[in-house]
Amino acid sequence: MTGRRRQGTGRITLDDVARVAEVSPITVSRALRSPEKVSAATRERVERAAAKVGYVPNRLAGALASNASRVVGFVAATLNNSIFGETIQAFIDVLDDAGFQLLVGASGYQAEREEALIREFLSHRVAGLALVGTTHTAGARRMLAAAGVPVVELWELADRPIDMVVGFDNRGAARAVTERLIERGCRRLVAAVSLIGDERRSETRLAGFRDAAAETGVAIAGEIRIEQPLLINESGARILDYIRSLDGVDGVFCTNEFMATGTLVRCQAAGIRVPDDIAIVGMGDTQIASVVPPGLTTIRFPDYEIGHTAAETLIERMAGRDFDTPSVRLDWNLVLRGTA
Amino acid sequence: MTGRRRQGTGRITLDDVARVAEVSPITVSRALRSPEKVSAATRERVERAAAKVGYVPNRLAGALASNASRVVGFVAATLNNSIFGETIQAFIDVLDDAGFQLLVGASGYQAEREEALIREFLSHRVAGLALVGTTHTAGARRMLAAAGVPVVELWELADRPIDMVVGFDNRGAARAVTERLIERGCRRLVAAVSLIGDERRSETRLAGFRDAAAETGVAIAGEIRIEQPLLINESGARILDYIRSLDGVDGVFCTNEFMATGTLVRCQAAGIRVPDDIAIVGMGDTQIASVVPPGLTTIRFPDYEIGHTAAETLIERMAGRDFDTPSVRLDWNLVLRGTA
DNA sequence: CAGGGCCATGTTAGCGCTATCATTCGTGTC
DNA sequence: GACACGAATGATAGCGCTAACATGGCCCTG
Repeated sequence: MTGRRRQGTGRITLDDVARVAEVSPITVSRALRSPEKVSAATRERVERAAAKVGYVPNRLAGALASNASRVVGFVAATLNNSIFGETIQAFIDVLDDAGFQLLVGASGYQAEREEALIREFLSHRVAGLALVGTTHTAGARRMLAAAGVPVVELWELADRPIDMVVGFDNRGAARAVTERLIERGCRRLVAAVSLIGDERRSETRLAGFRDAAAETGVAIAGEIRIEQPLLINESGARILDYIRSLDGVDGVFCTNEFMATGTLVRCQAAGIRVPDDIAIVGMGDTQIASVVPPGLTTIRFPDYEIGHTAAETLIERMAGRDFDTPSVRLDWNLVLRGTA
Repeated sequence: MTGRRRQGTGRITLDDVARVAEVSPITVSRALRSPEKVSAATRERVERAAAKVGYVPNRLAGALASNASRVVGFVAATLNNSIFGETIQAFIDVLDDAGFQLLVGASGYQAEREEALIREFLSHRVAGLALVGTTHTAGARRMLAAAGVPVVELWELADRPIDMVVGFDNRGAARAVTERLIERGCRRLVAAVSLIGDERRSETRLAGFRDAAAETGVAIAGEIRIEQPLLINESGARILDYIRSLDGVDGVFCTNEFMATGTLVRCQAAGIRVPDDIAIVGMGDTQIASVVPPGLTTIRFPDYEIGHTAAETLIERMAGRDFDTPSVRLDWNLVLRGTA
């Protein structure tokens, strides 16, 4: 007990501010966190002192002591996708206003990586978590249950949500856009289904496509799965090849807008008239769908709204409120353009 | 000192693991963080105990005690932009592999908000920071200098970087793509410059456009500034209106690919032949630029590479290494397609 | 003017982890 | 067999903050 004891980090702490303001450290803490608890004079003294010494609070210490962090985790599938970009932007907009910071991870559509990220986020003692999708490992569910952290799942609906869900009816939307093909006279349909990692949304959408066909008795000429990621042109080329290998296809449903746009572009390049020879519909409505003539008929997702609502819901839950309906179902829109 | 003292969070701690493994807490800490410091038998006992009780380390406490976090901050301008999406994805890929977590914020192109985010990130004691752009407030620079945290700036070059920069020559790239217009015979040029918040990259690009015109003696018919964000079609409509208000414009340079694509689409809709009547070039090469016929002649940014290199550079610096050249200049590419 | 209540501030003891010594024990050396 | 030495483990004291209780002064009531 003689040697040099541990030394501080050299940064300015609450105690330094307290010394300058000539009050106790806890008063500084109160003046900064809940100003209404100290007198106006004290508050001003503290604020001046903090500014003078350039105090930057240590939120790690604060969170440790109070067992309450102002950080939320967001597990995305990927960040280089414009649709998720809208969602995460909306999410961050709302959280930022409420004074939360965002820890972000990308699972690459792999449930195992999602689990690792969740573990990591929990060890950072996040106050809440947002997960894209409803496909999770058993281990992830167990950890989340044990931690008791508010969780919101995004982009889908769930029969048995972990905690809360904010999404839309992917199956119903797929069905609606397929019905559009059928209404305009298509009788031999093809579905192009994107395939990537453990993602299951495209299967849900495929089910909606099949619903529409079954309900109307229209023939499904074939279904093709396209491993992602792929460039728009490449997806389109594969799909067009597939269509040509079949007989008399007159309508194509794609589970995302990139495959749909690719198909459109390749058809045009090959002299196939869209929608007269082949009609095309997709799902998803970023600007690319509207820009390529004659414009893609597709589903507009409530992408921004998902992020916005999810953040609001999570904030409510983190504030301790409970919900009767932990599931929010948002609306999609059918956007009619030239391809169907 | 009689009443109920403060109680723990109820979660499982190092001490719980230590009790089960029948070793001291510090041994558990060592077994988990630096396994080579304990005997194989102990390590296994500890690992088994940790798994058995479902231990999730508290990184806040760890970071506080060691004054070293494994979290990095990333201040983007916006997250709903496909180009930044690539950069951030690359950044996170590399950092994740190195065991870092990412705290993300969006400045909305406002330097003041960037400063607030930096302050927030510093209070979370990030081990490093990435900032998009080189436009920062004086206050932000002061804080960063005081904190002594490794910082990497992205997407531009800087004469006097805060710490490190990874970017490319925006001015040179703009000049090159403008020269393409001139080479193919354009003699009356228009520049469309995007305008958003405190962002300065488009001004740098405009300077490159002027360089090319001055160097070759070609006339600049006019320059128009377009407040962002705007839909592709709307930008295009404004630019086309502007062009028509001038005489004999035969070449258009846009500081981003969205304005360029919009101009292309509107020209086609108006029966103006591209590139025969008017040639168009943009900057930025996401898929949208390649999909709309006849394809946009543009600059491909090293977007993924910026994120990748920035992360690697930051990791090196956080590990304590110094650099002779804290500035990394990456290459852009001129992509020739149909519009010029 | 005694007593109660409230507001502002202070004291003390952690939150869960790790830095920094301190100790123990086995091994090799002469 | 005494000693040096390194490997493995432990004891102690914080990191910077806040929860929980304690205190002191002021105002109001009757």
